[in-house]
Amino acid sequence: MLDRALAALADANRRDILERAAVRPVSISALAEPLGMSLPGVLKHVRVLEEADLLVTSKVGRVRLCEFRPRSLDEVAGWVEDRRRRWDRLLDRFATHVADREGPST
Amino acid sequence: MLDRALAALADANRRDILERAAVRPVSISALAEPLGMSLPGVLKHVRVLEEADLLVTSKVGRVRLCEFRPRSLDEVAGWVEDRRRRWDRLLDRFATHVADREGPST
DNA sequence: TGTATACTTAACCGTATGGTTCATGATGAC
DNA sequence: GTCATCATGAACCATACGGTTAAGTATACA
Repeated sequence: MLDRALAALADANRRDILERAAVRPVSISALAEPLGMSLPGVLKHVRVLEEADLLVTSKVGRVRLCEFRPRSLDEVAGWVEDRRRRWDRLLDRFATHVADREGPST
Repeated sequence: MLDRALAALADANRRDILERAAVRPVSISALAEPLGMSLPGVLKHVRVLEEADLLVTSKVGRVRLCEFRPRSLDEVAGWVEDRRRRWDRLLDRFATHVADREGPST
């Protein structure tokens, strides 16, 4: 799922779709307009975001509404923060190591 | 840069490379071994990570050492956290809106 | 009933991606 | 100097991606 979420986010158009779908439910054509893209093009992006669990859609009459779903974003945030913390710990350990080599009073 | 960082991270092999390069500087062949991948294959991934500013490499004798570089990860974390915060604010505003409609004492 | 709207599917196209092999270059060890 | 090692470059391959057009389906509305 991480793979899909990250890949889905690695596209400015899809990030834009997400941002607007986060404000309120949006139709496919409403999403298409500011992107200057065909409807099928937008639909493909929407499918990708759905697969990545970043978007849910539902058909209401003849229009499909797209809403942001934050769960997968949490997963991405979790992974990134994990690595940042681990990195910080490594830096600390390295600093300690250097301090040890240099002696306790330097 | 965000595009490149996210795309670079959207691959399990590249994430693995990053994790190991974060512990200590690693050579191309050391990276290749556990991946069961050819050297040129690994090199391509390393180039991608470099372009995304997630890795720095340097030639020492005949071996190329790869080290993790956390700056781009910070950028990703920043973007994700931004959206999560914005989403939370939207939820709050929605809750307030509902409360208002339902009346002050419900 | 007929027509316009909103989406969907299918087919296609160019380019990028993830991988390979094979040949070459550069460095280190004896 | 020779030989092994580590990395690189070039060419190639299959598949995925981001987009299109054209045709079809489903719903709303007069």
